[in-house]
Amino acid sequence: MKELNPLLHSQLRLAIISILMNVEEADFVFLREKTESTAGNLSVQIDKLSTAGYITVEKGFAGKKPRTVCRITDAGREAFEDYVDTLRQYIGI
Amino acid sequence: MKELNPLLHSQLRLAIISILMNVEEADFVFLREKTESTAGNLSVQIDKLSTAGYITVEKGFAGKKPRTVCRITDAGREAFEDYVDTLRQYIGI
DNA sequence: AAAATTTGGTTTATACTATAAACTTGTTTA
DNA sequence: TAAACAAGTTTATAGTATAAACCAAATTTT
Repeated sequence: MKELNPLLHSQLRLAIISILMNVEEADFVFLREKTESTAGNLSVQIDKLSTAGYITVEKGFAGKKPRTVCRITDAGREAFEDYVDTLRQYIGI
Repeated sequence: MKELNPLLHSQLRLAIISILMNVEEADFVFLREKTESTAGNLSVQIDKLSTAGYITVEKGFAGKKPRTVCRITDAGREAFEDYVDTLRQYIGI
């Protein structure tokens, strides 16, 4: 039984990556609302995904408000697909 | 986004339950070999699943050797199916 | 225009979890 | 009969997820 990538096997990080698999980009506020997570938790998990090279994080401004935009990378896409494949082996779907 | 049952969202416990979904019963040694886990870890996780009512644990003997047999319960089956459904919502398969 | 509130985050403290190391009890083997 | 082995369990530790507390800037209220 192959290991389930621990970086993705976490509720919030899996939610983030899943969302980013389906959109060009998503900002912090959108992710927070969609995942119903706290800002602190989201911030930490975004950091981990970014450090792993699974997403890129761009800090800028929308008018005068800060705006953090996330995008999935090729490595992230690949890791996600790998994770899903492994998961299938576990749950048999 | 629905919560992923934390009791099942754990590599080893998910492996145990997945195996038990596909066999009538499985003993401790079989589970340890199939999951390639340490006995300590397996023992702890079996306990948690049993306490949650997701599996039954029967301690007996095979000849003179102790033998612990696990089976999934209806509640376990239901929780697993629920978990998989929720997972689908995350990863979109 | 000063004070209070809101927005968009980050840092840090805490509680929980997974995991393996160490231990126990009984059995087989040399 | 002592050493090694088998089948687990208990416990210590390291890692993880999470939220509370914090910060800076902008906006709103009084």
